[in-house]
Amino acid sequence: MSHTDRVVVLVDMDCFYCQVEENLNLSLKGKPLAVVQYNAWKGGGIIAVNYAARDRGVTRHMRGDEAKQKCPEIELVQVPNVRGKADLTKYREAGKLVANVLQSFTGLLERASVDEAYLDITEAVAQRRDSSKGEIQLNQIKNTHVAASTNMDFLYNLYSSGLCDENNLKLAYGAVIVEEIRAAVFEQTGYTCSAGIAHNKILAKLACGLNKPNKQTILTNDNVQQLFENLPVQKIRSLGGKFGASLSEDLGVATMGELSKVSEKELRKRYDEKTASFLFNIARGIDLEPVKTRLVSKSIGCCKTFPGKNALLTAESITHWVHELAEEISERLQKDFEENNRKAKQISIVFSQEVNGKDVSNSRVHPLTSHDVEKIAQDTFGVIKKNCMKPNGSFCVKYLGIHASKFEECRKVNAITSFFKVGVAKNERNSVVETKPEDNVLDSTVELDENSSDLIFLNEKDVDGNASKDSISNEIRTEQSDKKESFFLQYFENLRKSKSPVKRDFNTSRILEESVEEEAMPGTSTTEDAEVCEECSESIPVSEMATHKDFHFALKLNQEESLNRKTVAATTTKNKDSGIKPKKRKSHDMPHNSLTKFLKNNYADESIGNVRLCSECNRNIPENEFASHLDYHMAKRIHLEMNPVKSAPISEKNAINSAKKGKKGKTSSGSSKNLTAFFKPVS
DNA sequence: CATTGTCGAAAA
DNA sequence: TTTTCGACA
Repeated sequence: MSHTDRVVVLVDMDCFYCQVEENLNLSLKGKPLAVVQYNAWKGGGIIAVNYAARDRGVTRHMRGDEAKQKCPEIELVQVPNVRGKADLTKYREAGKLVANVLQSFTGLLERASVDEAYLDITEAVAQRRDSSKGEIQLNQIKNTHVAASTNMDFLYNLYSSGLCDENNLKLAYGAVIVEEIRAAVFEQTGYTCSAGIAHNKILAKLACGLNKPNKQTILTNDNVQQLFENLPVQKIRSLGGKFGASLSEDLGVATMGELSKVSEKELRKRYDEKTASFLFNIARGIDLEPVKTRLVSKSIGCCKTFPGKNALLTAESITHWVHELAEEISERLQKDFEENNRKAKQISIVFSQEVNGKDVSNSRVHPLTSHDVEKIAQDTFGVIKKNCMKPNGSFCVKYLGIHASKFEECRKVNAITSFFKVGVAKNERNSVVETKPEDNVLDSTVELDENSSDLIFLNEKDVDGNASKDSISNEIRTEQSDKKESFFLQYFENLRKSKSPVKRDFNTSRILEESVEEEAMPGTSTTEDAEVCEECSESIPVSEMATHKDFHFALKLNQEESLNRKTVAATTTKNKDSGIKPKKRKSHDMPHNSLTKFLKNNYADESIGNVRLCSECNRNIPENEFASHLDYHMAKRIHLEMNPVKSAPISEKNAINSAKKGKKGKTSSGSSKNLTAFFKPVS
């Protein structure tokens, strides 16, 4: 086990926010561009600058006005303002998109920020080495640089000099793979990125910054010393701030080369064990920190500053802004729950206030038991009031923040029930928590057919553009499928019309089921009138009866379909035509007789007017169709849950990896567990 | 008045 | 648990 065993990659999107804006408004491409938040004061604060603008001397930390001075033709795009504050949703969504592409190459991926991720591709490199025949050619690393060397020398030393270094060979294969990764990112998202390839995270990060944009850089171990000779210590991650500065000062070292000459003893004298060994190692290019598997953030927060005369002085202004923040965090937590099947158990309320001329900042934690905006807002205000209100009832708050953390995975509920009751399916790709045994237990309302590979929503070319190799062909699509699709369409139509949000139990997330049961109990019914359902004899509120009937309808469809599928499976290989009805469709009163057609009709043409980028499939969707489009993705997830497939929809590479690792994870009856197993750390 | 808004990690 | 630091758009 050596510190050079791993192949670690850092992928960093080029001026990410600018790219996001350019891709949303193609007329911006090629022009100098900066993204600013707010613009009332001196043209707003610049938070991203594209390379055309950098060439003209525009930098971050400038105000919009200064940028205009430097470069009059610069385009300044504003971060959207929602609820009175900058809203970064767009960029988070774009970041997710990228992360999902990266994840298709390895589950051993650690998202470091909205636009950066570390990948450990040691496994993939080993496989590529095994399967590759000849030598790596120059044209396989066209967009690659080698730090402190050249591609020619690098390959020459690998193959022609008799000096072939095992470690460098691994990095070379790493670079070949990263070329592919970056190409995939561009192909699937339209964004360019840069990358660093090295044996550890710190060096990968460093390497990445050496050649930008849209380039990648190998930093071999034997080029570290040369690179470090004149490298300011501040360039090393975690040494860019106060500590790095004090270190430079205290040890009298400006470069990493100088740091490497400081004795271990000297370091231990000045710093604690951990810090000393970190410094000693990194000065030699050694960093043992592993790449962790984390695709989703550990906390979700929002905040706003109120500088100078904007300070909040009254209870009214405080409650106003607390409300705005509570709304945002509630919305984001709810979305996160739907995507990741988890709920935060704690919020921390951060605030700073002016106390006799000085800004003092504090934070307090508070249990989080609901996504309800009012509840969050009231709790938060309570904390602020308690800590910030002066005797005369006034305030002087200059900063407010709410951050949710301590996420816990929610119990999984029966798939079809959860669809109708919660309307949510867990997105397993974003799971980070090891699945508990109970999570895999599905209530047996519907018998799940393990052999099911019928992906109703995944035809030969599904909306994601992925070939769904396991899907049955169109010929054997059943009428049932068509009915079901129509049903889903209708269901979502109804769902949108009846805006009434479903009640959910916050802790179990299966509320609907329980709340319906509760409402069915005599004496506990709400003020609303109820009717007895003919199918199940339960008492159902009138307003929910239509949905409830849909539930029974879908239940039947699913059962019938399950049976049909078995017939199909038994007969298709011999005679495709036997066993099921031809796919002749009756369109009767339904507006569209298949979801595919529906989507084609609605989304195939070029979009006009306002569009939104769908983070799931990276398509520009007309704004007014967006809700419907999201419903489609939800339906697909739900369908996949109801009809688990054996092969997970991820790259073959991962499937092979997983198979190689063997053992547990293969016994699951559903796709969920398999997917979870794929993305566990190698340990 | 003034970068701002988010994240993660670790010290205190 | 609270505060501080470092990072990045």
